[in-house]
Amino acid sequence: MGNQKLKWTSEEEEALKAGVAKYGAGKWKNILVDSEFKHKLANRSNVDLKDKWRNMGGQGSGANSVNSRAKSITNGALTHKPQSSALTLVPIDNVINKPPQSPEGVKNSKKYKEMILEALSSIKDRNGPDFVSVLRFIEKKYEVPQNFRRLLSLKLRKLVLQGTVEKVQKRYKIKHAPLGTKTPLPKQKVARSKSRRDTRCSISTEMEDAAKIAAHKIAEAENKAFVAAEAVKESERLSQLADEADAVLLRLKQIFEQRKEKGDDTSSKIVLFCRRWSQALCLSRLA
DNA sequence: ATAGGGTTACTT
DNA sequence: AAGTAACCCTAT
Repeated sequence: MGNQKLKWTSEEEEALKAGVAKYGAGKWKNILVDSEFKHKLANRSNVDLKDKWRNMGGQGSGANSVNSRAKSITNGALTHKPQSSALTLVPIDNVINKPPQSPEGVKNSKKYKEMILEALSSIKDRNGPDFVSVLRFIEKKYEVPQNFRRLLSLKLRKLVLQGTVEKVQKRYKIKHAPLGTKTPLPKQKVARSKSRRDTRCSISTEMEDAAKIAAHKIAEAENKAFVAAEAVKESERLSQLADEADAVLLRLKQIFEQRKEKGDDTSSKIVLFCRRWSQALCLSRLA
């Protein structure tokens, strides 16, 4: 009720294009106020215009260049632009090296999911994978559409929500926990219960989630001179920074202390375990 | 006001 | 289930 999506009519689209042609992309308010368009776009806000333009892929301006990057080789690759080819991306290297009608090109094209997994598994950054790295990786290897950044971010988000991949941080914007107020706790997502195999490790299965979610935090900790003897202390500090893994870190802390009481000096082993385990999980998911 | 990340609702 | 288009949220 009340929240129906109202689709853009071709008239509105035309008006938007014309508006951008006259004022330039980004001058949404100007377009909206112009008496030439205000009638046709009466139902739309400046934000709507911006969103619509984004969805249209910034077209309308003369040549609808697909990609800005080096693309001197313009063979018959761009002949097909059905509209639903957005699914797969063709490896750019192959296209360049093996010119024309190479069936290999199509053969080597990959789905978004595969590419993302490929990128994530080949990026070995101590700080954990970040969005830009993934973007760059794929851009370098495949032919990507102009609005690929957004497409990737949407896809990546979906995969994260599905639990297919770990959360990928964005290097330029790591939001820390609010330090006090707020408590954005309700981030629970422990609905992972699909795993049952793997009993080889003597560690309890409940540790699976902990290891997986906290793996990156652990790696971070190690970077900051994380020493086994000070594991608990450090984890306490980190728990303030962690925006999602608070509960998990708490659990790890418990495990640490538990082990310590037993005179078991396995703190560092647990750290290692966490890292290996997360790697193993990643690999197993590729199947 | 704009840009861009994120979410929802609809389509295929 | 994956993809797309419309809509929301918010830092700058």
